[in-house]
Amino acid sequence: MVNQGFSIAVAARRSGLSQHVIRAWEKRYRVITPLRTDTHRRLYTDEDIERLQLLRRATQAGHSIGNIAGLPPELLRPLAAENAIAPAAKSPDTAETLLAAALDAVKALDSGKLERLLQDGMVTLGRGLLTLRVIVPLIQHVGTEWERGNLRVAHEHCATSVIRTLLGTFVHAHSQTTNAPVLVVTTPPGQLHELGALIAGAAASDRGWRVVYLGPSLPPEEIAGAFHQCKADALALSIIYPADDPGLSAQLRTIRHLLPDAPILAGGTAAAGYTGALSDIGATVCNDIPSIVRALDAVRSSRVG
Amino acid sequence: MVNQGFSIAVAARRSGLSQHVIRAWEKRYRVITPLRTDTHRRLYTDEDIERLQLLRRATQAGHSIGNIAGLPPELLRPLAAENAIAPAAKSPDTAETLLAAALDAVKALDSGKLERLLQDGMVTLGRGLLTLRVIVPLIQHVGTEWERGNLRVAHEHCATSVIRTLLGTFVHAHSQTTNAPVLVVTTPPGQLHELGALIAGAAASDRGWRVVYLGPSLPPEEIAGAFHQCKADALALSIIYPADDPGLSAQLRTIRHLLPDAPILAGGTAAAGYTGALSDIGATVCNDIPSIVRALDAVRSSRVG
DNA sequence: TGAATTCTGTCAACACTTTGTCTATGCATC
DNA sequence: GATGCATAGACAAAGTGTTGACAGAATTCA
Repeated sequence: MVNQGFSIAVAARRSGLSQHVIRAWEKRYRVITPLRTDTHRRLYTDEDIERLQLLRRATQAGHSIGNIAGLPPELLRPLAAENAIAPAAKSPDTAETLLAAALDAVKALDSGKLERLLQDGMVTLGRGLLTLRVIVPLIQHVGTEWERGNLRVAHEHCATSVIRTLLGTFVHAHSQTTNAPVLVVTTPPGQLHELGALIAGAAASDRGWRVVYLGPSLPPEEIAGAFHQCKADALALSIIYPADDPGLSAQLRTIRHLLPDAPILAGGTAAAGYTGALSDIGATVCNDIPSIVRALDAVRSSRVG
Repeated sequence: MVNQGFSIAVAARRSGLSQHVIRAWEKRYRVITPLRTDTHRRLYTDEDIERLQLLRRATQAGHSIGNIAGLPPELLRPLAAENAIAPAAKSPDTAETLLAAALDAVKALDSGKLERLLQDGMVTLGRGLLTLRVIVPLIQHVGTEWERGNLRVAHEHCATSVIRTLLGTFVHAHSQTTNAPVLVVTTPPGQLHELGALIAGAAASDRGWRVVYLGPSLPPEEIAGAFHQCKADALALSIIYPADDPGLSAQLRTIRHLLPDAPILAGGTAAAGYTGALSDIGATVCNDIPSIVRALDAVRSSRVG
């Protein structure tokens, strides 16, 4: 991919470093030597920016820049990945300010700004933390503010659509391994809210699953058909609203009937309203992202072959 | 050979740049050298205007005009299509083969592959062509195949969700210009399909509009409230299914009542079912993307200030 | 252990570049 | 004559590069 190069401002924004730091690292450690324009302006390629990102994560994981500055990307990558395991102490501050800014954007109906904020947050926090500390709280905040009458339906719609897009990009963001387990993600009929399903799909993708995302409100026969066609290893259902659909329990039992042996994960704020049916069909109820991850790991480790 | 060309006013409107900027770019970077009339007036061809569009998009993707001004279109296109994270380039596909491959991916319920195919297509074709030649036909194909019973609901859901995500990334892909006109995009109550609205939003964003996307099925009061809060210049409504909602005509009239002066664009396959109400409220009916663009240009050029 | 040194992020100042926008004047078009 | 376009010049705001410096933290050394 031919690339003419980005300014230091873009490099800073995309890598999560300040311009100061980028220049200092260049001068002191020759971290990178960007091309220059005729007038001495730095021009960064995508690879440069990725390298800066890796270096930032590695330093955040505790490595000193002086020691790792010269490392090639393939050695840098594992160091940077350590950060994903140990939750950074830095996150509360940035996450909270980001959340506040995002809420302001929602109130202003500024979907473009909201999207930019969340994109930036993805650089600083990473997908996982952003979802956990910003996106999920944002959804909740918007929901409660809406119930209190402080926000209108339009604001909720605005926020939902931006988050929908962002989460959608998470679901297939990871290159799949050849032998990855397959997870079918959807919501039962009548469940129109898909954000929970997308979060589950993103988490599964993050854990190395191949995710087949089928959107909201899918009939049992369709779910079963898709499950079989994909030779899926598990099924994830999100149940958010309504919490008292009398037909839903029957639908859940139908799903189980059609898929007698499939591991079923059920999550969402309204899952508690259907505990009877869910325990009947032997579904694993997940109330948060970590429990989803645990359930996925359990399924994978018990997988035959 | 007719030597017809477009005036700088047309070029400005169609490219989303101001006349000042076009002249400045020409003078400073020789971005283009339009033909002239006998009396020195600039005459722009379609290719010129497309080039200006590409340059505008590329600059808004973070590249500085000074660096990319001399690039040929084939190098410019990928820069303009940037903003998405997945690079993963493959052999360049024509729209037709890409469409066929996408359909296969849908049939195989391989949402990951579908997403990758469309991402690649974005690099080779650019956003506009991808939408026109691949995404819209794909939606139509999936729809007809579904009606014929060759595809199941699950396949349709799968395709829709991937397309939903991709189109969502288009809507705010261009950071707005300072004085950009504002378009509110949504669908009337009961209209749950949002793909048409997203396409309209993407087209508007591509034309330099600031888009406030509010998702599907929004009540008239909410639409009006959002319109006022955003100080919007126009409203776009997508009407796809159902085509015979008796209440929808009344809803449309309510919208007009609440927004007496707002330019309203209406589009979607089912818009024909409500021609009465739509002409009553003085909405501009758009049946395809070019007509949307024309309507947007008309609103913009008639805008006060 | 305590002091010196190094490491590292941050900042300020100043000059220069980039870029969008604007004004003034004259010609062209209708 | 009103409006639109062309040219030239100018301007201001934002962005950038370089140098040099400073302070807290980590490390080393006496």
